[in-house]
Amino acid sequence: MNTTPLASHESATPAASDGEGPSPMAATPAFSPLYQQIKALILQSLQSGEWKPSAAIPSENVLAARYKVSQGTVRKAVDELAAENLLVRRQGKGTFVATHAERTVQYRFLKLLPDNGDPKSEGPAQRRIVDCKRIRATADVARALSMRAGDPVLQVRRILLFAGTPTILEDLWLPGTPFKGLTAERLAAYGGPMYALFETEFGVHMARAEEKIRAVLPDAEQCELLQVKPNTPLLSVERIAYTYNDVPMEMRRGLYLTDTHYYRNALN
Amino acid sequence: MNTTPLASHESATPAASDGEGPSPMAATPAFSPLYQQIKALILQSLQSGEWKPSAAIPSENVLAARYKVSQGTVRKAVDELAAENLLVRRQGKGTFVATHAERTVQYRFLKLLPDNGDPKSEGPAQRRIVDCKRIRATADVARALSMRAGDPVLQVRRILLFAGTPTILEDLWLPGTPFKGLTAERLAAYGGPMYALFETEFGVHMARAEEKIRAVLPDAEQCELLQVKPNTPLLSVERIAYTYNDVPMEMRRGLYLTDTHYYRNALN
DNA sequence: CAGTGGTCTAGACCACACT
DNA sequence: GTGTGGTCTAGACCACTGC
Repeated sequence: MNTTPLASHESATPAASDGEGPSPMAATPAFSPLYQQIKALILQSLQSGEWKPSAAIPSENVLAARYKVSQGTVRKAVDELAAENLLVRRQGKGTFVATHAERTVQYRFLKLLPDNGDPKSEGPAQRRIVDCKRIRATADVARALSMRAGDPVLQVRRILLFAGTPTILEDLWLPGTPFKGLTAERLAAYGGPMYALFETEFGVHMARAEEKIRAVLPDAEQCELLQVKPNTPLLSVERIAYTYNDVPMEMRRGLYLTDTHYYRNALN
Repeated sequence: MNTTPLASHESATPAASDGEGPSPMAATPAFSPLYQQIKALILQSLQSGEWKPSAAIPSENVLAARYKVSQGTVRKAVDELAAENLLVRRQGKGTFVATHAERTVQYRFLKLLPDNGDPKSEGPAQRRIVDCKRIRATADVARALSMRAGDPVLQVRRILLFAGTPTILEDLWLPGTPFKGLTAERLAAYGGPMYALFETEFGVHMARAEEKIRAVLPDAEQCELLQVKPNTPLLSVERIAYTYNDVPMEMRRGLYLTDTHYYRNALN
């Protein structure tokens, strides 16, 4: 009742295990609790698109029957996925696949807030697509996206304005293949977070991301785009975003003007 | 079996309600699960110093008996506290009160990493206390610490050096009363994180914090202390740290040199 | 009302650490 | 071996949603 993905606990050897036995070579016994295996199976269904963002997944009892485990075990698996913001539980209604398209959690990954702390106070951001073209990956972009230098990528440049003032200048790079067909027009036409468009149009959900933050000075071009004087210190926010299966699917570099905004972070 | 803090659940008409019934006036019934109440009780014991940082708390079974609930309910309460990094579970050994003095998690709240990503590669930070004096709280410090302007506070200024180069210039303010007796000498003499000293010497544990990050340029004095040229962009990191009961106990402002380091943040 | 997630219990057994 | 946390089960009941 170990290692084997879904070894049963009551019935006799159910998950038949086609040649997937606990190899005696394994240095680590690699004990994996049942609920972790269930979690992996759920993750797989998310990744495969069986359950799409904003849709409901089967109820806990149904999943318990499907995986041949108790409801409590499914619950623990779902609990963890909900804690990671991949699923959203709603009492009385069901469990839903998290999406970037929700009105309530718009810009889930954007931590820049106005000085008063209330993003609603300045209304929705204005967005301007400056550029969108297919190029070949430079070395650093290729490394970030686990591609080879020279592979086709999409490069997008855009500006976000809050309360009418340009505040964020962003360059982002997407792997060419999964995002085939993405154009400046489609980006400009879409109302709502870019990540929401990725979900509906390309079946790519950004599950988590990592950011590296530095303080920098803008070059002449950046000054003009952001309409700031030279020597205006800016936040450089470099992000790599990952899908369910932890494949990097976007590299992004933002320049944030922090005169009237700040980057918020909670430490636990 | 509601509202009442520890109403029994097995005896007849559990929430006996000694005049504490679900008042019909109440706009919200304010249903609070048992495990949340247990969590609050544990939190109270942490806050009161009954269980000190790095010490073990009673076993789950003992707590279950003490609070007259099942072990599973205690478990859920402890699970949440462990998720918040207030407790640390160690299988086979027990559950321990989290501390800032651990070798493994030193500088839990410091998110600045060297470019190579490995903090161990540059060895332990060098620390220099520049200044430590008692002053009267300015308006902004008072607001951050929920005090009145003019109340006594301790102001500390220090520099952190990584691999010999000054990288962080920090000013921090502490409420005068809880930190009575703190001097530059004691700070300088102590090896280990400042927050660890706060725990052992003043019984103050920083449970969580919030940071506001901006890009700024240093003034002349800051340039000299950090040994950088004017117009070097720096990260301004403003932190407010809170104790168990969410009382703000420190305000801190750091200037980070991000030439060879970056501020790391994970988004979920 | 039925169906969903949320809470609580009680008991069994496993994995790990110390002695 | 004993005691600790960790997993899993089965069943009961509560709270919320929507038909």
